[in-house]
Amino acid sequence: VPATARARARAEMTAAITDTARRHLAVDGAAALSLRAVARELDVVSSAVYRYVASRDELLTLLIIDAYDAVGAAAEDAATASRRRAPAARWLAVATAIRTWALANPHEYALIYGSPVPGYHAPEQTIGPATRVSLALLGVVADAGAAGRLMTVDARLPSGLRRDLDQVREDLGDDPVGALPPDALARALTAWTQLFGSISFELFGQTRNVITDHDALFETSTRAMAAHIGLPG
Amino acid sequence: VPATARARARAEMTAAITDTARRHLAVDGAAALSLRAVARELDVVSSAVYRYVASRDELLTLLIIDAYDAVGAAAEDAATASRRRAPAARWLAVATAIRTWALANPHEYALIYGSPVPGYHAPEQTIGPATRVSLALLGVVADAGAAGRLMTVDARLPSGLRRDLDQVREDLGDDPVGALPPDALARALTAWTQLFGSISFELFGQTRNVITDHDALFETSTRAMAAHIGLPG
DNA sequence: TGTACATCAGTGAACGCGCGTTCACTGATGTAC
DNA sequence: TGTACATCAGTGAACGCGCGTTCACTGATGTAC
Repeated sequence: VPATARARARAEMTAAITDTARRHLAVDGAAALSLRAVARELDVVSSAVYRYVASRDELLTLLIIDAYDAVGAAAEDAATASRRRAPAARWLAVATAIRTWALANPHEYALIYGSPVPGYHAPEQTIGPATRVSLALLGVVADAGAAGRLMTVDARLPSGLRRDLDQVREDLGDDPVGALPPDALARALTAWTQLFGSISFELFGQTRNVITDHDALFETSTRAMAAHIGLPG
Repeated sequence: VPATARARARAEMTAAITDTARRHLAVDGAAALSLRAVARELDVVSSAVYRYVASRDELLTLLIIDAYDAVGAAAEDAATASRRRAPAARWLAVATAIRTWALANPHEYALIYGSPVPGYHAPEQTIGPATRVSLALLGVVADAGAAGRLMTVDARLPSGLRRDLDQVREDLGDDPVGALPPDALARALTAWTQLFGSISFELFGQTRNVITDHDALFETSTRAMAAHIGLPG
């Protein structure tokens, strides 16, 4: 709760800037995002924006963090809401939540999962928010594993991949995801890339002229990948 | 073979423009591609480029078609070269050829498989070249099917997806790919999105801080998807 | 083989646009005594 | 409660840049007779 009128005004103006920028992003895409256009819409001289945001890049960073947080929250909510359902149904629920968010916010999706914005280099701050989605997805697998409902095959993994996955498990520490066997983690990674691959292809128009019922293809693919991970139900 | 000196000069200049544009694309990305910069590098006044190219969009279209053709040719070559190998090995060979091309030409990959270029709308001409890669991949599956080496499960498909796939089969006419059973086509579509999803994530940095041995992850995922399609070997 | 005309490549100037960022400034808001 | 000073928001002008595209033009190359 901001104490003074000035602090309140500052919070409001900052929010107005990011909101406007987000709306511009939604209409024109990241490459077209301009501080001058934002200032214009807020009826303020362009240099005034610099009181609130250090540069165009910083504004982009704010939007990226927002987007990661939004899709991360959507995924976490779906994971929580589906808590009592079968593992495969949960995977589908979380995947569907991610896709629904992407379809509703295509430019924000493109901002974080599309080609990198030219000339922009993501700072460290974006890493944390970026992992929320992945952890929500992997959490479903970990829950199944903890409940003894994850079929493992114990496939032989290439040693380089094995090392990477061991490192991931170590980094996760106490997180239940860290308790997953490496082969389950590997299969989840495959499913993870499939998930975002299908969303990107749908959104970026790669399936135009081929698929009309994207819902059906998505559900079929996602169920198949849940089975591949070893999730029953 | 161009007859006159003028025609030869025109062909050379046209090639010089697309080559230069391609190089700029490789360095700075599609959004930064500018006719003026191309003209500057060719030591020619900016309006001169308009003798060869109607607009910036047309130049982009040329580059997009080139990129689709390049990756399509790489995929077809791999399919041909692996002609006598086991179906799963062939799928891996074609997938690897696509990934190798993508790693060598990241901006061209982003141009065709990344987020759409803002303000640019792909014309019809790009559809043909775009399908070459997909047909090369599906051709491997079709060859396996024709040789009786494709395990089919005949899974029940949602009716909407079923209709889309029947349409695809019809559109393909005599092409052997059209002879594939719908459930195999559906599984191949899942593998197709997984393939490009993993390449995009690697290229766009989504696996940074997680995966170091991308070769190993790619091979593991791609083999898993080949098995999912039902390709033996 | 030579001439008249048509075609085309490239020039140079211009139009009109937008951008990010800096800087000295005015005037309002907040703080310390 | 009142005053002096510090902080901060927003202004307006400017810098320096780049872009796509048009247009009237010159001079070289090609073509038809």
